[in-house]
Amino acid sequence: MPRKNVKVEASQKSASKEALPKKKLKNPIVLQNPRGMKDILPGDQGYWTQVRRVLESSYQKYGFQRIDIPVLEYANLFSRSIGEDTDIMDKEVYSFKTKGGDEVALRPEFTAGIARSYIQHGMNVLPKPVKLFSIGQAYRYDRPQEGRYREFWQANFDIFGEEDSILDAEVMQLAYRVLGNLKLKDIQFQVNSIGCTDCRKSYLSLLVSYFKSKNKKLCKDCKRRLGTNPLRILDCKEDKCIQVSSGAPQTVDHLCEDCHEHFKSLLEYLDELEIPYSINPSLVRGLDYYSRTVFEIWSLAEGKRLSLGGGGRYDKLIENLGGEPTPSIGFGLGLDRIVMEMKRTNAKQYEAPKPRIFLAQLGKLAKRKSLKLFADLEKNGILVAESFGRGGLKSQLRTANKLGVDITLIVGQKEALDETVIVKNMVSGTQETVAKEKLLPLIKKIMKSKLVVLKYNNK
RNA sequence: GCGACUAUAGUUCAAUGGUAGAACACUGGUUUGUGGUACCAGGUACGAGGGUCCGAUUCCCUCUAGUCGCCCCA
Repeated sequence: MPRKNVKVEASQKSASKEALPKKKLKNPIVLQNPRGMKDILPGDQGYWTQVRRVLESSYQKYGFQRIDIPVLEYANLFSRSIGEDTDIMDKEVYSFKTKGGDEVALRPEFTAGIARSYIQHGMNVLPKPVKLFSIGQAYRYDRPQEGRYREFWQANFDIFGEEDSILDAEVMQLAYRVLGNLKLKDIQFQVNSIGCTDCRKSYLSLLVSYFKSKNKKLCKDCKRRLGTNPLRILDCKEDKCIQVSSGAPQTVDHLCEDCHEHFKSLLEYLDELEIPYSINPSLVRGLDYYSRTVFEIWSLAEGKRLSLGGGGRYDKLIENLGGEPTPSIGFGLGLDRIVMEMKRTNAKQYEAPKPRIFLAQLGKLAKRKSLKLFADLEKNGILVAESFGRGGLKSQLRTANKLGVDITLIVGQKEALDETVIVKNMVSGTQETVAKEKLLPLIKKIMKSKLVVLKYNNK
């Protein structure tokens, strides 16, 4: 969608109407969002509320507790956990120095911060597993596109303290349920196991010697990766690298006995749960802290492939950050993309309750009394729409009509003096004058009846 | 970080080297205190800066933002 720059000159309003030479401001306010940042406008909130509601009920049903952590962390928390030689750390992290000289960064994902909090607050003493849910913004300095923003929303689930692969399956089932409850279809999991640190050692040496033998066919990034992070070559999207990778030894074939068993049982759980998945040997993910299970959640609707989320097991992360050994697993969901998919498929939105009554007022005295009447109705749980700022009855009724209310209450000068209210049926157009004390029972009675269906102005 | 395209009212779109129109939306009116339709009226825009030109929204450059592809991922 096209955007525009709008500059507001502070002096503009006071400037006379005579043609003045345009003043150039030194520091004009640019009414435009910074790159990759977007507003979630009221018109879209129905989708977002729906997502939040589904998440809210899901995390509770699966025994998670909510945690909120800061958007800002010390930068080395991320470099230590995510890995120095990853794209995220390389070019996507928003980091800067504070006035006090601290190196800080906006979180590019949640798990690092949550792991920090877990250790810092001694959650290791809690009964295991510790299940934590979080939702909020994360930041990556990247080229924006639809569904990819520099500020984006994630929901994050982490489970600490259990090694069993049933937790891996549980977490995937949870993700699948959430997306299912949001009515998203064509969801498929991509699954892989990259092994533990032990079996990865021998695998890596195999992999390196393989890639060294094909060194000349790799792209320049991958030649570098060969020395720094050979696993990531498998993830490269360059045609020639894909070709080389296709003949490379696969992690799945070189897992140690424990890891093999772990992966095998995970797949059995997934089969049992009838969760659609596909084993993807080239899936290694962009964060170094993963071990064993890694997965991504793809939407395959309309032949397109869109990643809605991903996660995996990070058995060594807590230990690496200074905690006690704590096998863990987690995943994140990209909410912007989920909303995008919901819009595309016309998925259900949350609908706020709509008022069925409009309160119109005419004249000073009535206006004064109307606000009180509004409060009396609101106290009784009756939702009332109004446009108190307007004087004309015509425009108020027009508004009432647009809102599609069933009843309009009219209080004019006469009614205000008589302590009465006109109750106008917006469907039939008929109206009657009611004494104030009889108003509430009458409205309650009307609210209970579901007869009002046929709208007068139903197009 | 690399490449391509785009940028006009709140929205969706026009036109034009001599400063811009429509539709929808919005506000008000078509007699005094009554909404669906109709009619009338009104306001708001050339993303920013620089250059070429007598003159640029229109041509050129830079910047900014958006969209798409790559990279990466959410």
